[in-house]
Amino acid sequence: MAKSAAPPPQPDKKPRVRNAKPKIERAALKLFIHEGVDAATTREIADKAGVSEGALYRHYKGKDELALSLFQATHNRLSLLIAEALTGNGSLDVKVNAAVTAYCKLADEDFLLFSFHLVSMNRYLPYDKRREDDPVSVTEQIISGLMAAGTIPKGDPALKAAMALGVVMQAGQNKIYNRLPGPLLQHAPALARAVLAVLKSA
Amino acid sequence: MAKSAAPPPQPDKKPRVRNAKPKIERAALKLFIHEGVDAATTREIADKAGVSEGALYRHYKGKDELALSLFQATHNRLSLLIAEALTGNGSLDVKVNAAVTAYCKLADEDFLLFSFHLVSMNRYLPYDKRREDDPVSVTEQIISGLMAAGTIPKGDPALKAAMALGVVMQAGQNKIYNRLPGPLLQHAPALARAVLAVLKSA
DNA sequence: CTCTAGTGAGCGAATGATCACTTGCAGACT
DNA sequence: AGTCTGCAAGTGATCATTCGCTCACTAGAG
Repeated sequence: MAKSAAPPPQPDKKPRVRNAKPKIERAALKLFIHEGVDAATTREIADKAGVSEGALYRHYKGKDELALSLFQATHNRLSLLIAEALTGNGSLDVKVNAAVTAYCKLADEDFLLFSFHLVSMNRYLPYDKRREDDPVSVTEQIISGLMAAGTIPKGDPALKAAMALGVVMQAGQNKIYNRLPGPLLQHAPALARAVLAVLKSA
Repeated sequence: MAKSAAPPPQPDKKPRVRNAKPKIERAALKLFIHEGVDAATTREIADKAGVSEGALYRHYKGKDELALSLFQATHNRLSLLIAEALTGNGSLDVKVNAAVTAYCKLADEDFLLFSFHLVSMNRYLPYDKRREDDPVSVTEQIISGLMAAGTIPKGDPALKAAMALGVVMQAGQNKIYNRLPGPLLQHAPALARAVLAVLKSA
């Protein structure tokens, strides 16, 4: 039906968007995960966010900084959670359960942010080589300690860390591919048992 | 300074390149791995291969087809190796050792090709969802069989498959990052023990 | 001579980023 | 209360650049 009344000079001025930053971040996450950071264009991100392209540059220096910032949001939090769960003096079983549970909760809490972290490890982890507090190095150091203390069989700490992390990370990947239904947390006990089995394997 | 001598008509004619295809493939692999498929440009690939850009299109329809072809070279071979190692009727220990060893040998045999496969699983695996013979589905089916036969504890086959594959794949990732020195094959026994521990974990 | 395979300048399209302009809230002043 | 004003935030047309790809040409092996 036609517009019944003559429109005033500005009949329906599109209201300016408020709070563009979180909209941009959610849209960017979805596109980064499903197309990759390079393939996702700033225009696509802005469109999906319902925001102008320029708004992105009001909050980030550029697309790369946006992506890196989203990655590090999870990465820094994860380092803290892992270190927190694994240090202190409980039994190994309790610690591993705590670490795996914390990881699963982080994933379920904001699955988009978590997914982006997991699928873009390859891109951003190499930048992280010098840090001592990234999740991989933290795990490796703790495993070294366990080997030295005789809690687990001796061996290459880097290999053990890779295998133990692989158990959990690959489960996360499969959840992203929809091969695992439901929250990741429900698999935490099985994951923890598997990690312990790896750690204790000769 | 000006050119002192008049250049002769063809002072040193650059000889035309022979066998461009393998040169392109090796150059592309290196760039795809270290920059990503999207970030690597056809010009970079041609330069690194010491070949003209047009040569790429003599052998591949485009950059994407080149990348997919390199991925599938490993992917198809891997499906065969895994299925071959895990079917038949030996003990579980023997089968897992065979599969892990085959994987490590494949990696060591052409580490560039292997690395590209591992780092680009995220990009190309989703295209593979319908196939029954991809490594992930093959593993999952075999685990289902083992659970049904009571050889390993019952549980979610998708989760078990993810965890078992994660052990091996994450070790491969760490080798790419140079966290694991030497050939991957030397870690095959430890990897197989860890995979078995995961499979048998309650 | 023929035909395969390599060449590289150049094209159209797409992209990341810019910037002059606009909006509208917050807080100051009357 | 009214209104003035400074400023953080959003807009989108526009720009320079880069990219994947094409194609007319040709070296050179058989």
